[in-house]
Amino acid sequence: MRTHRCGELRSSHVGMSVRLCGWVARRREHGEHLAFIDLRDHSGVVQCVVDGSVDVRSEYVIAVSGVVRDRPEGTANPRLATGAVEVTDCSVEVLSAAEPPPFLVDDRVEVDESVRLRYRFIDLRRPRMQANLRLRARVNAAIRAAMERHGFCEVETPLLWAPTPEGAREFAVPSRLHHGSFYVLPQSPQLAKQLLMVGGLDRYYQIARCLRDEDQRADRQYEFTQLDLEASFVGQDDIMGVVSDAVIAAARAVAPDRPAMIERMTWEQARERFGTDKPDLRFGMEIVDLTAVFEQTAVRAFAAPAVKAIRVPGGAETGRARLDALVAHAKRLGASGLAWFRVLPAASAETAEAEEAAKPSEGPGATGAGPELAADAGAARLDSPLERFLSAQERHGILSRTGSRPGDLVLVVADDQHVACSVLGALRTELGGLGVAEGPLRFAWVVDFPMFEGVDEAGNPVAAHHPFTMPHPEDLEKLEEDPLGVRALAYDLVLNGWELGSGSVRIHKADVQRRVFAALGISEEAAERRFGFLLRAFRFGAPPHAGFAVGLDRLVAILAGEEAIREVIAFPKTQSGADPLTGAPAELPPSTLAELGIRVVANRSGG
RNA sequence: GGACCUGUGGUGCAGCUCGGAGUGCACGCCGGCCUGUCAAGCCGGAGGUCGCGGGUUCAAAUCCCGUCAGGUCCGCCA
Repeated sequence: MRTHRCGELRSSHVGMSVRLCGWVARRREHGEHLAFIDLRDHSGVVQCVVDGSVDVRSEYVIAVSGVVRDRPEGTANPRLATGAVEVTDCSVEVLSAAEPPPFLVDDRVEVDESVRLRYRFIDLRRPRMQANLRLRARVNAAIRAAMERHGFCEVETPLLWAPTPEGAREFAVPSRLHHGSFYVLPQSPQLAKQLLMVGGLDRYYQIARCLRDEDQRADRQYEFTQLDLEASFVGQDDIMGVVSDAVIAAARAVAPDRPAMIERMTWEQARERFGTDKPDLRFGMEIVDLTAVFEQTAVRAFAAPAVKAIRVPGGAETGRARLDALVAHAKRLGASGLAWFRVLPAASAETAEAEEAAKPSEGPGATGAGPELAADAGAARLDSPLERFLSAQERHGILSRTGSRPGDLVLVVADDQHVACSVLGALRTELGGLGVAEGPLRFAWVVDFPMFEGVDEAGNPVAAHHPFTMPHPEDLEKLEEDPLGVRALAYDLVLNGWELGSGSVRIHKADVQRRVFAALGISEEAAERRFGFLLRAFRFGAPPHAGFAVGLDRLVAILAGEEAIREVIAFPKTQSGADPLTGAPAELPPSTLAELGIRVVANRSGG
């Protein structure tokens, strides 16, 4: 039906007779003797020249037969990949007429997302969407190749699974043959892949669809895709090595121009330096500890267990209204307050020399915090409502520990350790954050997550990961007395401030598992009821195993430079879980409900 | 469950503070002209439940209340 793709024609094709198929992207008629048709297929656009007028409209599907030639002198179009050539002497066959599209098939026009989704089949013709989906396919291919290289075996696991009440709300599927009983769609293949390990698969992976009935976000859909993997007779470092290989291979395959690197830090360090367990390492503004500086402070606002700060480079221009808004924002985030210090030059030009001369006597003597203070801090002064309450030592401490220079802004939160860091971490991202397409690809492994996060209403610790996560061997003896101080062999992968995935070493010994269930307040009966099939499997020879899951939608979105994963999913749903294209979710006919043994008792949408 | 933003011809926006005739801009669409354009150009034209419902008012796109939809975020996502 066709000899070439539109976007591939170059000067090397000149002289060839070609037949192309595609959509009419654009049509320019010059009277009855000359017309141009920009013909588009997935590969790109090429200009076709018709001698005479043609009866085609935008988005008609046509076949064009003609001869490739160099464009006449001065008419080449450098903005087009095929812009050096054109197809001439064209005869046009209409394969399919088209109504005028609801919006232009063009990356440059912005269209409301619900309209795009209702006409997703048109939206997908846009180069941006074509590029995103093809990029995604190449990521999948690179990942599969990496996993095969590492000896992993791709296995598919069921979508119709058993209810295993866990963290996320599950989607239920009624059983036609067993009225009143339900399958659920898996939140992840977590339990299945552990069974595969007991089954001796040794190394499993899958590009798996996961389903969670939780509220959606820019980076969350009901259905999403994970690179899911599990391996036997391995430890944390082995898993991290394989996953690192896979994601770096994916990054190199589709974004070779963006430097990609992976580093590793503990959960504790991440919280301390970035105020979050998903740090964005593309920029500095790390959290600085000023607690020691204010140990003896007379400033009541700074009398707190922890005093933390971030330096906003160039932030001294921030106006009062904006600063007030930041303070209010910090309070909304849970801080008792936010102090700001604009860092200004010490003095005007004529007094600079005097400042220079005064420095040595003032600096080290006054602060006792090291000789580097004078050099760093001497040329700056602080502008803040709190400034006059500060001691000289505190002034210097703020400047030197944050490494501030004139023109910067320093934000300080005094609170307990956790609040101070997380509030500053949030402010750091807001004030310094880069766009998703900007900068390098800074992967980070965050290891040594706590085993439990807080306690529930019954006073039982809440598992931070899932209940089969192995406690850190060094903390095993604390499991009973100090559960909240126990670290887990659990690790997250973070990319540019997005959580990409998490994994853990699993418990394969019955006694450890019993102790963890006990710590979680899960009785033996409850454990048997919820995970009985897995526990039974473990009694028949469970290898030590560990695994991981990478959120592919997020990875692809970042690699594609998209803020929302909807842009890298062919048919996503809206935030309320609807699909404007298909009308899902939709009611079922009464006969179907009857067959399923389902009676609808209430209709919240008032139908 | 909650907060905020948005909703105006097919598309994107302005108009809304300070109420006065559906007023405007760009694109698209339809017709005409045009032999080298390329988001072609020029001329003409059609196209509207101002998301929906209620209220205030002599008068509502505009003010108020409610509601629906889309988005962003909090909660939630072991």
